[in-house]
Amino acid sequence: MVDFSKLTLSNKEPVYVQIAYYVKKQILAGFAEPGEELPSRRELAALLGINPNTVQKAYKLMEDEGYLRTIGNSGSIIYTDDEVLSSIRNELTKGLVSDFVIAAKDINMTFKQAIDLISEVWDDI
Amino acid sequence: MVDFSKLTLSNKEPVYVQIAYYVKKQILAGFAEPGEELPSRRELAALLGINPNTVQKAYKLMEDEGYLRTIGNSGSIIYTDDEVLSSIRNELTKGLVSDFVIAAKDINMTFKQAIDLISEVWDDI
Amino acid sequence: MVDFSKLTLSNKEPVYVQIAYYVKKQILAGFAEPGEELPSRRELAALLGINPNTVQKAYKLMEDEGYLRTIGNSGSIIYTDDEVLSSIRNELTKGLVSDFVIAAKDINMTFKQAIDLISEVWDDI
Amino acid sequence: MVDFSKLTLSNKEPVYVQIAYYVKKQILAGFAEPGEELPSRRELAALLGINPNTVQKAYKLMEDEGYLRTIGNSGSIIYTDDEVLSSIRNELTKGLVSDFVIAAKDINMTFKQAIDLISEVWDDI
DNA sequence: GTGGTCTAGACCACC
DNA sequence: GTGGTCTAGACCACC
Repeated sequence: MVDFSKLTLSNKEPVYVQIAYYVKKQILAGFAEPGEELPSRRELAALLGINPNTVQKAYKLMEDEGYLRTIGNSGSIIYTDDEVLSSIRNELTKGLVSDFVIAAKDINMTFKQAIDLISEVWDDI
Repeated sequence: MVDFSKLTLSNKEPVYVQIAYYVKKQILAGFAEPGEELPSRRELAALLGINPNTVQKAYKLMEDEGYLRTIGNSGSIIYTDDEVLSSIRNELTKGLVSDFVIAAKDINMTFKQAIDLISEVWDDI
Repeated sequence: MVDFSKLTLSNKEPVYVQIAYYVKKQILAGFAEPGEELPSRRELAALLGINPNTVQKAYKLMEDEGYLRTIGNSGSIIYTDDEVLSSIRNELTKGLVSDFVIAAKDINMTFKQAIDLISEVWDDI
Repeated sequence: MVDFSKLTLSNKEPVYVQIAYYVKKQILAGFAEPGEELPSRRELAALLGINPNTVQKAYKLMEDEGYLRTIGNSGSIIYTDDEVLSSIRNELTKGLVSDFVIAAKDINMTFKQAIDLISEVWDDI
């Protein structure tokens, strides 16, 4: 089940993008299964302390991106198939990795240093 | 030379920490060489549009961390030796790497996937 | 040039959909050429007597549908290539035709009657 | 039998015109046979949630157009003969067809395209 | 209750 | 000025 109480919003990125991003991560982490229902727009808005319109924008984005389905007035349902899943995984993964590589090069890390350090901490985290 | 005009301050972290962090990155990237002088407190404060006290706090932090020396009234000078350098490198590096590993595991990436992807984009960035 | 002064809004369909629909028709009719700039959100809102947010929603829809491009803060530009054009043409065309056929069958028109009547009035309109 | 519960009124056209139009369509579709009695003015007004005067206006229009007969206090009866039928068919048909042709030309459809598309979807609808 | 649309008005960064 | 985001609050149809 998607636990929105663990989502803390920053002011660096649009809120509706952060919500969609959070749901994507939850899907990849296996916390959101296909068929699962998200809270209603109003409910989530209350929970996050934001405006229902902003939640609506987030839900619309998720529908456009393909992993949320809204039918009539009966709530919104997580949808995933292999294609959607791999597209989400790809997007998040690519983002993470390039952010890391950019920052690593920024401080003159070498490829070997990067790999060694990741290897070093991987199992401890 | 450290170019502070490229530093944009966020409101997520204490400003003086951001300044120190920026200087550290500049040192590692080779843009700040030992012996180089940073702008005066007032000058930098004006440039960044912040209070001179905040800059003072940043300079103090950098002195405490060992890569800035202030002698009398003659301004503040970048100082690095191998020990300082490796300690900075370690700190920044560790942060980057653990942030990456945490996020990667968050979305169920495997070690192999992480390494392969980094390898894939390393030379393109 | 897209002449929005000829667009009259009804209350049967979402306003932002009507705006996008109007622009699509203008493109197909040859009144909106690629590279042409639409008015700013605020300007069009004033012209149509609606809220800028609604115009924003319309422009977003048009971007999503592929025939509008917004780069930075420099206004929004009509974009068309063969693919976009044929996709718009297809959509509008299919809609028109099926609406007509549904209505025609509703009143028990036969295929022959439909064709004969269309042929009869085609050149007079 | 004319099922008025399927009639939803818009605010784009006079309500009494919409009622008459609906009855005409029902006649052409074969749902309203000659001799069939329409509900009383008051009854239909209640059903549609409108003023009985408006229904009266609609019934008057249908009488004037020739397909409704009211004799004394014994209600209103659908009347059709070949002449009436073909006149209704003509009117509705012409409207549909010219609306379609106008819209089709609006988006630069050619006659051939129109015919081909109608032919294509005719049997599927 | 639900999703969805719209307004009025504020604020942001970018130029 | 520009595009874009967000809130507060209203209203709609559908159930």
